[in-house]
Amino acid sequence: MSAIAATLKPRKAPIQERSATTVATLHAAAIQVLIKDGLDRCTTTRVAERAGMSVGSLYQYYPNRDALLAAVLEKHLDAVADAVERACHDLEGMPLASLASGLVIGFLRVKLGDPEGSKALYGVAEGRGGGDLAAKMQARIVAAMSALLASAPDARFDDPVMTSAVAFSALAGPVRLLLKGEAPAGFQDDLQDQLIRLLTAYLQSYSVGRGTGR
Amino acid sequence: MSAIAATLKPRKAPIQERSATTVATLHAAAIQVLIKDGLDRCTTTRVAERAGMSVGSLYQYYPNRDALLAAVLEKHLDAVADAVERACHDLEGMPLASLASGLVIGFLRVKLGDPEGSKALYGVAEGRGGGDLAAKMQARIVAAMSALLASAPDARFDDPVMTSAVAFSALAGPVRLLLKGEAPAGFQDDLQDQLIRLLTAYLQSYSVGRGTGR
Amino acid sequence: MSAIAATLKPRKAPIQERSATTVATLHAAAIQVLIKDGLDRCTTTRVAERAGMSVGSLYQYYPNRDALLAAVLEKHLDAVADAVERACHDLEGMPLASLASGLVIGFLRVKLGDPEGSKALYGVAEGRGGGDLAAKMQARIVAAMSALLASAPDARFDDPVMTSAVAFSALAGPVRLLLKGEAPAGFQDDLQDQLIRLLTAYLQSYSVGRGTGR
Amino acid sequence: MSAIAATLKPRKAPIQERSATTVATLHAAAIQVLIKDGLDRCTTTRVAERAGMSVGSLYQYYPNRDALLAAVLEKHLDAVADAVERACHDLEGMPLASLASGLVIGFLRVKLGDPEGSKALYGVAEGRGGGDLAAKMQARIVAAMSALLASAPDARFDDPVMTSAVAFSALAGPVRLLLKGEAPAGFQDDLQDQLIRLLTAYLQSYSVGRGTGR
DNA sequence: CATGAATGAGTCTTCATTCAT
DNA sequence: GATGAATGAAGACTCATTCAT
Repeated sequence: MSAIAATLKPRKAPIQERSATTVATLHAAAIQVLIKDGLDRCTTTRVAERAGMSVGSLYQYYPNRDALLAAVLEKHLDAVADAVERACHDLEGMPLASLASGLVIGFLRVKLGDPEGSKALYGVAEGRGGGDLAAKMQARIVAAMSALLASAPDARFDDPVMTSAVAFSALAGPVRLLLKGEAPAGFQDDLQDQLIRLLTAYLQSYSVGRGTGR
Repeated sequence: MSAIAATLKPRKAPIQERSATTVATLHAAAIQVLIKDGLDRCTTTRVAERAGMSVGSLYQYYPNRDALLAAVLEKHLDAVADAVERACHDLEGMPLASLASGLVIGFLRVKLGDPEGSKALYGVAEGRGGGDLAAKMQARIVAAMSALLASAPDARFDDPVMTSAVAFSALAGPVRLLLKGEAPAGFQDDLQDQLIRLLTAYLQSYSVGRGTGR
Repeated sequence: MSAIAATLKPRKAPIQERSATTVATLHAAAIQVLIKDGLDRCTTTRVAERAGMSVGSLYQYYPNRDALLAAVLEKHLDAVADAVERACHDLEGMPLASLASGLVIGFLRVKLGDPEGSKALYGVAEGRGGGDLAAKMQARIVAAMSALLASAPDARFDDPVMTSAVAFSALAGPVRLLLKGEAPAGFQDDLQDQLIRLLTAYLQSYSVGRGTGR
Repeated sequence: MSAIAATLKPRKAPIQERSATTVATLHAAAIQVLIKDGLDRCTTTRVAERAGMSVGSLYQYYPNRDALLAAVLEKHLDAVADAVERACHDLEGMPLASLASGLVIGFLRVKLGDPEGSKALYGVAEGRGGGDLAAKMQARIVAAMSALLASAPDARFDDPVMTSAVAFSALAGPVRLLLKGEAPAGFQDDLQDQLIRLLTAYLQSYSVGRGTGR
C-alpha cells in the first residue's frame, strides 16, 4: 500500500449502528451524485446534501474527498472480487467448460447488476488511489482463479497466475466497453455467450491432450 | 458528433509551419505533464509552461483545456486505429491463426510503443469527450476487423461486428492491466503469446468444420 | 423577467441575521468600491476585501458579480421608486402646482441623499440586467404618477402614462447631469426650483380651461 | 481636459486620405460591434476584424482601446452638438414657441437618426473619459442655447445658462428612456409632441409679461 | 456531535498590447 | 506600414476543508 493510501482510510471504523448507517447513506449518495453529475461535479457538499447531512458530518467519517471516493470504489471492487471468489469456490473441480460459463455468469451478474454505478466508478478508478484498489481486487481474483484452474481435472496450466490475469482482464475489457456505452448496437444481447465462448476457447487451449498450445 | 464535442475542436487549423510546431509542442507538453503530474494537475498553465509558452498561446490553438486534452487523446486513438487498420489490410485473406498473431502484434506495438503516454491517456479517456473519441476509434477498428474476418478463408462469422468488438476489447483489457501497473509480475513477458493464444482460440471457435459454436 | 435575469438573483435569501448583515456589508462595500475605483475595477475580490471577507463568502450570497451589482442597483432603484410612490400617495387629490413641487422634492431627496452612490450606480445601470431593473422602476413610478395625475382636480390628462413617463424622465435628465458632474457651476443651487418650474409648466399645460394644449 | 484625457487622443491626425478612410472604417466597425456584442465584448481584435484589418493597424491609429471608444463617442457627441448649434443659429431671434419646436426637432433628428448607435454609446459614455466628453458637449450646447434664449424677443432669462442646461438635459432624459428601451409602449409616437410641449411650457414660464416665475 | 458559513488557494479564461516578420 | 502570434496580468469562480456555534 502506498504512503498516500494510508490517508485514504476512513477516519473511524463504523462500530456503532448509526455510523454504519451513515456510511452506507454516504456511499449511496456518492454513487448517485457520481451517476447524475459526474466525477468532477461530485463535490463533498453535493454528496452530503444528497445524503441529507452536512458537509461537516461527511468529514466526520472521511478525512477527505478522495477517501470517500476510494471507499465507494473499494466497496464495489470488493463486491466484484467476492462474487468471483464465490464462483471460483463453487466451481472447484469442475471441467473447463463449466468454469468458463460459471465465471462469466458470476462476473456479469455483479457488473451488470448496477450498470450505472459500475460505469460511474470507472472514472473514480482512474484517480488517485484507484490503481491500488484495482490492483488489490485483481490480486484477489487472480489468486482465486489460479487455484480454480489448478483444480481443473481436464487441463494443465503451467502459469495459472498469468492465465488468470489474462482471462479476467479479457473479460473485463468487453464489459467496460458495454458499460461505457461505446459498444455497437446489440452488443449486450450476445455478450454473455461470446464471453463464455472466449473464455472457454482460451482455457481449453490448455486442455489435457491438446499439447501446450503453443 | 454531440453538441459539446463541437466546442472541443481546435481553434485554428495548424496550417502554417509555426502553428504546426506550436501544436506539436503543446501535445508533447500535455502528455509529459499528464505523465508527471496526473490528469488533475494537468492545468493549462502547467502545460503552457512545459511547452515553453504562455497560457495565452495555448488558448490561441484550443478553446479550452478539454479541447487540448481531447486533441491529444484523439491523436493517440487515431494512431491505434490506424495501426489496427493497417494490420487488417495486410492480413487480408490470411488464415485465422495469422490474423490473430498479426493483430495482436500490431496492437501491442502501438500501445506499448509509448507505454507512459498510453497509460496517462486512460484517465483522459474517462473525462468529457473521451467516450465519444473512444467510441469513434472502436467503430473504425471494428469495421476494419469485421471486413478482415469476413475475408478469412477458414472460418465463417455470422456476426463479425460482434466478434470484432469482443475480440478487440478482450485484447484491450489485459493491455490496460499492464499499462496501469495492476498486473502481476512477469505479466509483460508472456503477454503477447497469451493474447495470441486468446485471440486464436476465440476466432478458431468459428472455424469451418467446427460448427457454429453456439 | 428575462432568462438571464434569473441568474442574477441572490443565491440565498438573507433570512438569518448573520446573512442579513453579510449581505448589507457586501452592498455597502460594493458601493464604496464603485465610488472609489469605478465599475471596471469593482471586482469581486475587491468588494470582498472591502467588506472584510473572502471572495468565497461573496459567492455564497451571489452567484456572480453581475448578480451582486444588480442587487445593489435594485436596492437603489427600489428606494427611488418607493420614495416617488410615497410622494404620489401623499399628494393624492392636490392641485397641479403642489404635485409638481411635491414630486420634485421627493425625487431630489432620494437621489441627492447619497449623491456619490447614486452617481456610481449610473454605470451599473448600463450593464447587463441594468435595463430590466430600470424599466421595472420606471413602470412602478409611471403607474403611481399616472394615478396621481388622474386624481388632480384641476387638470385632465388624456394619456397619463405618457405624461408621467415624460415628466419623470425629464426630471431624471438634469439630475443625472448634476450627479455625473457634467453640469455648469452653480447648477445644484437652482436645480430644485428649476425642476419645479419645469414640471409645473408641463403639467399645467394640461390645466382645465386651457385646451388640450396641442 | 483631464490628464488622462490626453492619452485618449488619436495617435496621428488623419491627414492622408487613407488614414481618413481607415479611421472612418474603424469608427463604423466599433459601432457595429458595440451594437452587436455590447461594450464588454467590444474588443480591439473584434473591431479590427470587423473593419477588415489587423489589431496592429488599429493601434496605428489609436494608442489604446479607450482612445478608440472615446473617439467614436466624441464623434457622436460632436454631431449632436453640431446639430443643436445649427438649430440654435437658425432659430436666432424667433419667438419661444418656435425655439422649442425647432430645438426638439433638431435634437430628435440626430439622436433618433441612428437609434442603435446612439443607444450603444450610452454605455461608452459611462466609462473612462466619457464624462469629460459629455461635459464638453454639454458646454457647447448650453453656450449655443444660452445665446439663443438671450435673443428671444418674447422672454427674459435671468440665468440662461441654467435654463439651457436644465432644458437640454430635460429633453435628453426621455430620449434616453426611449433609446434604452425602457419606455412604455407607444412612447415614441408621441415623444416629439410631448417634448415640444414640455420645452415650450418651461421656456414660456419666462415669458415677458408673466413675471419672473420664481 | 452536527451544522454550514467562511475561507482562500488554485483554475480557467480573456483580452489589451507589443513586436518580429 | 501591415500583420497576427505571443504575452501575461488580471479577473471570475469553485470547492475541499475548517471551526465557531
